[in-house]
Amino acid sequence: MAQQTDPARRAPLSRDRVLRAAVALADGTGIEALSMRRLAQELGVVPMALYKHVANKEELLDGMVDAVVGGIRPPDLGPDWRGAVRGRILAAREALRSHPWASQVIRSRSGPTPALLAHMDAVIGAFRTGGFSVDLTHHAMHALGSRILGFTQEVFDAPPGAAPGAAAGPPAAEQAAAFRQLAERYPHVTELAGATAHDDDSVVGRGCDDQFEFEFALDLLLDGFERLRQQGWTSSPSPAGGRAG
Amino acid sequence: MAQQTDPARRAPLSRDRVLRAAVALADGTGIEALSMRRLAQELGVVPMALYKHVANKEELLDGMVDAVVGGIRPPDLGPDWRGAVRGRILAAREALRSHPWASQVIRSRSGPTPALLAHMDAVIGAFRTGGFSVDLTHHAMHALGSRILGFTQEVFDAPPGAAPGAAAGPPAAEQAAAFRQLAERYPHVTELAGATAHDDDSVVGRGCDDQFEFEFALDLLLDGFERLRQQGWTSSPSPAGGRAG
DNA sequence: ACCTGAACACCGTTCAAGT
DNA sequence: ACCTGAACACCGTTCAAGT
Repeated sequence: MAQQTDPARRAPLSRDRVLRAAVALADGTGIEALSMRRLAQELGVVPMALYKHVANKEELLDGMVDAVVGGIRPPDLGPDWRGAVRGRILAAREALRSHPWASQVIRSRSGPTPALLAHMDAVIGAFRTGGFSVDLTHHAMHALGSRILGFTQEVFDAPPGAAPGAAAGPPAAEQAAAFRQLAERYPHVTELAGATAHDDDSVVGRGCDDQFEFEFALDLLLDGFERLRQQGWTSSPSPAGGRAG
Repeated sequence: MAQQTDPARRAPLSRDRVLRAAVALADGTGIEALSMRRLAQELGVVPMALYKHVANKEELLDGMVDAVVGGIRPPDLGPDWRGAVRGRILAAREALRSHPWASQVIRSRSGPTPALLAHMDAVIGAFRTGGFSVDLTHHAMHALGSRILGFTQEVFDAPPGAAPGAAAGPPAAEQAAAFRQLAERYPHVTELAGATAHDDDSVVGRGCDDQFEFEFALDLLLDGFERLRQQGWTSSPSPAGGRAG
């Protein structure tokens, strides 16, 4: 009947088809379940067949990153640097939104892919066109860090659940006791968590609006950059003087 | 002669000894070379012996994080919130300085260790004592993200070397051609890299002062927080109104 | 010349057999 | 009761044998 459900199954393997399948597999089952063997199986192919299209797993990951980052679609951008930088960064965030593995994989790469260089070039260009010196642009780019791609590094990747020692699903009574001890030992953490998580059943959080937090910090940085630009800020104490150290 | 070089070799295994050896191994050979089997070998012990002291590799990593984060030694801190927050964060940076694997491992944990909770509690406490509302403190903590522990997420972990496609050590002529193409396609990236890396032989960088960049961004954020505190900023439009969404 | 199965050198962890 | 070797179910990649 639905024999044609996967029309690509019998199509000859190509680098593009390998990359697409890898992205889909990582999206569906998580990056830690992406193995060369598993990917080959998914494609109905012997593991070694993949090595005709990617040199090794590293190159596969590079290709996946390039595919996702290449999907950044910046909106029509006005002339002001702030809107241009902001728009590109939020577009990057949007492109990476449905690929939760992407940030982790990008980080683990040793160098930029072409699509990544293109994105960074565009953001740097927006700063420069907006009147930023090379010096200030450089430090601004560092200050943004991974935020340039629309993601930030929280302390943990996963939402904090129970304490690390505790196994999953402790009895309710024990949980209450653990909470009381937590509140006693870490009163400020508890206060913060209590104020933000009351919509949620989790002990230590969620109920945070990631998008709000992202834009909050981004705008704080952009405001800071603008202020320094207006001041003609330079990292060297005087225009002619060299940097100490 | 120097039979006593490693006096602990014959000492009975303990959780502490396991953790200490794991930290040393990760420091010396990199986190990717840390395996249960390798660690056991290092301790002169059969792999399964480790499982008497840690439940599994996850718990081993939790223990390593706690050991390193527990080593944060904040300086004597003045009463002002800015100095207190800044001092604690830079102390965290110092503690993690000689453990390059730590940031990556912390990130991969699913929840906080006790030492980590203690550190965060202290930083939150500094904000609150300094007159920050729970609301503003919450957003400030998110804005700091992993910076609270003294590290930031650059786009890549490793220093950018050659382009990802290129193998290690291409001939000089080919390298020059690749550079010309890079400069043509990514002019702004090239300009930035050229301005900062002239002390270095690398094409795309280094010559950046990590500590300077860290403090630059940190101070930009702390300045922003202070400004919002003075304004009595709230994420809700009015004190009585609820948040939209 | 191309393709591919078996093999290699690893993993983390289970489990049953030995003391 | 404790300890531990062999085994299991995986990896990424090499390599030689088959077509």
